[in-house]
Amino acid sequence: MEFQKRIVLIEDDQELRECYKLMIKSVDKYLYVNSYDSCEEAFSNISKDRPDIILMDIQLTGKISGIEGTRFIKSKYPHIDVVIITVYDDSELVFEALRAGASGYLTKSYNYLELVNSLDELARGGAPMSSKIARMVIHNFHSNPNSPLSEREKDVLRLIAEGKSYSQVADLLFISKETSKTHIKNIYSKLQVNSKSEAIELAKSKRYI
Amino acid sequence: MEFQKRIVLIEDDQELRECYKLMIKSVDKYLYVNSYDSCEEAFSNISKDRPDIILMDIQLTGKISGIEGTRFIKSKYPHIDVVIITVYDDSELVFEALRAGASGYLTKSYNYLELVNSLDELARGGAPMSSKIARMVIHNFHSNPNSPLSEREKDVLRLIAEGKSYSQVADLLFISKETSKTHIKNIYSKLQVNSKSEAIELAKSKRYI
DNA sequence: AAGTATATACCCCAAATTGGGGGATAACAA
DNA sequence: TTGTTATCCCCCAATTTGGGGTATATACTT
Repeated sequence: MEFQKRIVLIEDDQELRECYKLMIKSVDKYLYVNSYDSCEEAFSNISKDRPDIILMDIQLTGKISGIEGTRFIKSKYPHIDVVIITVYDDSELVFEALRAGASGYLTKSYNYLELVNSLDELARGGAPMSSKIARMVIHNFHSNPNSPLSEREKDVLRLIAEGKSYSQVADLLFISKETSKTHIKNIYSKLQVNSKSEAIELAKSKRYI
Repeated sequence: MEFQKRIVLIEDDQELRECYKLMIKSVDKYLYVNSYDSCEEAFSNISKDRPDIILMDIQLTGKISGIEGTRFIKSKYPHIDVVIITVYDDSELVFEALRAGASGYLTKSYNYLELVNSLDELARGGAPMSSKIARMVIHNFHSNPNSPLSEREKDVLRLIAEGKSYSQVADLLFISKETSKTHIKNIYSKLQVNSKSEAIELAKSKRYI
């Protein structure tokens, strides 16, 4: 049937693969096409398989990780939706996967309804995520309320983090270049660093800005 | 009942307010506390109302916008979950609201199940979002496939955008300082800019990196 | 009243960075 | 063969950076 969404699985756990296969096969609007142990195998069959959706494990035994695989797929076939399935919910992994182009991020589950709902949400143009992942993604936008920096210092550091120079910061905040320098000196001493990039790195990792 | 989540509404549409009020009142685990036309009013009663959740309209008639209101609430009462309800899904508004500290973002609907599901998801530690919003948030992580920059140039520019200097970029990419300079010169000529901050601004706005 | 934090501004100085100019090699693709 | 990419080198002037000071005014806390 033409309207069916073609699904390919990249997952090296035999049991989970069978499980997903059965779930997908039981729904008319999705077509189970194939499954592979590794990205390498999947990629060599991609033109034949013509998937609309790839369900991708993030930790694979092959040489190419799920994240690298996602990056590759999205660069060559941007129309394919990649949904990550994983047991890990380490924040850096999640964000890397999303940056690599993943359209959704599910924690592994053998629950039939959950998977089908996620595929439906994808079809509606959504981005299926488990609750915990959604929270992490949203948290990524929030800033830390315990920042040692004053509001003005945050203003300055945000601009520095955008690549602005002392004088550009000064112009944008309507203060003198010397004042922006003073702010930066104070930021450095509060954060115990002594360069722009260290300050940005620390402030970003602790979400001070 | 002590386990009930206390909900306050900030919404200036009379009809929608009544509608939400009824929906919340019909579920035992949520307690409708109060509703207000404006952030100003809501804030002056916040100590009395002690909300766990605030449903906040984003376009309000009062002087304080929903986004400013969210920022204020999260700075004073970080434990309160703010969920935005809106008809707008302009991407900048969404991201601003999330950065301001919103825990969820719903497009207005009079659908009972949708609202209750969202509140439940919030209680489970999730971040309720309508499909379209989830897609936008995820898209925010993706990079533009039509970037004129080569992969290596993107690597360089990403590091520059993190505040790294020419020499730091060189060290991190195991190339000489001169090479990183050459890459940057090429980036500038491709993007038609002639400074770090212009390059970062353009590349970010077009999601080249 | 004294102390602390914040925001503003100025001075000096040496070292590093930046942006622009040039040229070069090698690999690979169209 | 021309174009793109990735790598490296030299030169140079202007700007930026980071560190050292000092100073004033406001505001909040104790």
